[in-house]
Amino acid sequence: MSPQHNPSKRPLTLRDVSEAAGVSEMTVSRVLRNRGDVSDATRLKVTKAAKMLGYVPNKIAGALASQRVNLVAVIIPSMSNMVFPEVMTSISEVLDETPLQPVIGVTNYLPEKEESVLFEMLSWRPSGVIIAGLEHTAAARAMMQNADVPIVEIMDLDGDPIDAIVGVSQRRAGREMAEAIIEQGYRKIGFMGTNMPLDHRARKRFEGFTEALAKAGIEIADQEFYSGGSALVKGREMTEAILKRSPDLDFLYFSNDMIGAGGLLYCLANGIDVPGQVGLAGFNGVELLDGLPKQLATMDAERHQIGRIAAQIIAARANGEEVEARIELTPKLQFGDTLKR
Amino acid sequence: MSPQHNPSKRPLTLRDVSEAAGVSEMTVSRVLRNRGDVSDATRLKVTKAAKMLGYVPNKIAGALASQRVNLVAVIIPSMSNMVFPEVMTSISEVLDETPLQPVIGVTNYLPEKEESVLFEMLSWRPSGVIIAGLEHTAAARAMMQNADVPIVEIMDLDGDPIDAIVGVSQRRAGREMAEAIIEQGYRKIGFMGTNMPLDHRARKRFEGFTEALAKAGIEIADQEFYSGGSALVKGREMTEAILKRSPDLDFLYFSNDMIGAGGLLYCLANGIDVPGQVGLAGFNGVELLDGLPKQLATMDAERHQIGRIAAQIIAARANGEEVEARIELTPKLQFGDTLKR
DNA sequence: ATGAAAGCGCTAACAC
DNA sequence: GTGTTAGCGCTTTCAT
Repeated sequence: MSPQHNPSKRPLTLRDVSEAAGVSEMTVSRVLRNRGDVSDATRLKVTKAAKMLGYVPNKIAGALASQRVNLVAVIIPSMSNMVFPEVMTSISEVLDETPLQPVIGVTNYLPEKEESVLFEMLSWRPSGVIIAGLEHTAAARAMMQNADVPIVEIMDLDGDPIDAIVGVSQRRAGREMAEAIIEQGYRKIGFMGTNMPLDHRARKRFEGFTEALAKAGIEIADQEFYSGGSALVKGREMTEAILKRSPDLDFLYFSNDMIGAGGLLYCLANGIDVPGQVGLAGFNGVELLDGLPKQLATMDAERHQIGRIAAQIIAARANGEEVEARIELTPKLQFGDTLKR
Repeated sequence: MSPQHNPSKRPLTLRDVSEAAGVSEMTVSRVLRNRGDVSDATRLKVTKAAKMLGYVPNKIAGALASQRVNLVAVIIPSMSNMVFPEVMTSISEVLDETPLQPVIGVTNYLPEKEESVLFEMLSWRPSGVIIAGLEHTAAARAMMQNADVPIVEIMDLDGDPIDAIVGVSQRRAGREMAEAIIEQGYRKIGFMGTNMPLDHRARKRFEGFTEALAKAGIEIADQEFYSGGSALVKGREMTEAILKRSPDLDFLYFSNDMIGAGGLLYCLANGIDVPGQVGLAGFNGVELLDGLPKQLATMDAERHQIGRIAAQIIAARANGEEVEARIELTPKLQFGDTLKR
């Protein structure tokens, strides 16, 4: 039976269903939540009445009464960077198997925005929080500490977690990339990245990278930073600029795959031998780029795993289970076609 | 002053703040919401107490009491298709200027999932709904009709809206692309697209496209469909397959830019003259692809405008303003470098 | 400028 | 198996 148009425009309540079905509100509530024993006869009466009226329960009232909210706050810096939609997809997949529902907040990499988004979300008393990164304002940390819900910080691993944490060590990722590059004999290394002091993960990768170079007695030979605009275009432009300025570079490390792809396309278009004359590498392992003329060397940031595990931790905790609080994932180096081996 | 760790783990209530500040709960409530007249002295006392305790208001109780919820439900088919994160970004930008907050639900292109997500979201009594597409289950339509909140259907324009609608006519987009292609003298036209019967917008573009071809006495000469996997790779593979099978094709129309880019890369790698020997076009105008060796011809789906306007409609309605209910945007043809002119 | 009382629409806990 | 009662933590309304 298809629901009728509600003429009164007054939102329907349990009471309306209760009257239509001729049973108490409590019984209606039980039927609608599949709780407790209800005879098949009443169950049928109630579901029929509810459907006929087009009743939509009021979760606000339900949540207030039961002190239970099936929402999980997910706080990410951006939607434009494909990495985060991908993490979201994995989180959704896992939560789809549970009664939990993700609610997304976006911070634009701004700590104060993060703080306000967090405040807003915590005021809905969610069953858990998944938040990108380890750097938060003092107030944000305090809120999460006091909230008494599972908090999972994701993506990064270098720092002090509030509660649970799942991610890859960004420093280590940078370090391992540097080591691989050195091992292949590259020595004159250029770096390109975002000009975002607030992207802590990019910063840590860079630090790990230079640190490992230093250990081998090597310094970054040249660098370029960008902000805004199409990453592919910026990658091209920066690569052109850096190679014109420092034609003797034999390797270019890009802080993300999109600018790396731009650099790769520039090299190919200009007859530069990759990886013979110049080697290239990015970071993230975005699937989006499979299918380029050459496969860019990169490091998989394991974001699907991260999303999945973070969601599992929240789900487990919501069921009162104890779970390990620190999950370190290992970023895997992919040589692709742009890094000799 | 930095908030203290809450030792009791009992969530703080207005009452706690009220006691700490030595004023009534009502006064605390007024201060925290900036409503009504409160003396500067009490205001200070209250804000101080609230901050010291680390009080986070309970919006659930607030919403129940005030019958007002500042959430806007946004329902989209997918996060993997960059189009939707982009729409989201624009929606967020606009809502950031208001007290409203977007809440995202993902349907994976499944009508039943859409129905359940919608039900879930409506049960939180949001201030508005933004939902992609015009095709919904009967129950979903009924829910939206009865919900008595502004509903904005976005992206598409070909069909019967429930309430407000903002988008581009997908049929027209397909038609206009076909007309442009014919006008440039192309006659042997191949089509490539997703194998998704539930992607109604792709389907309508295809219908518009073939319809316009038919009017010129032309039929699709060959076609390929794909599902899943990296769109760039699929674009390459399909292009290779279709050109091997039908080497006399002089134009390839791709139902989205990503597979179009794959096709473009294939042609370039195989010495096919674009757009001389074969012309190419996609759909969406994704910025992501600026920076390819050649700019793919495409049609901007205006998704930033769509997101912005949809959010503005919700915001206006939430303020009790009347606003126009049907906004048709015009997809703009971009010739790029892959369509003769 | 501040406070007291009533109640938003549900569910927990207990009765029958 | 079903009903009754008492709140959940706020805001609305009205009083002072």
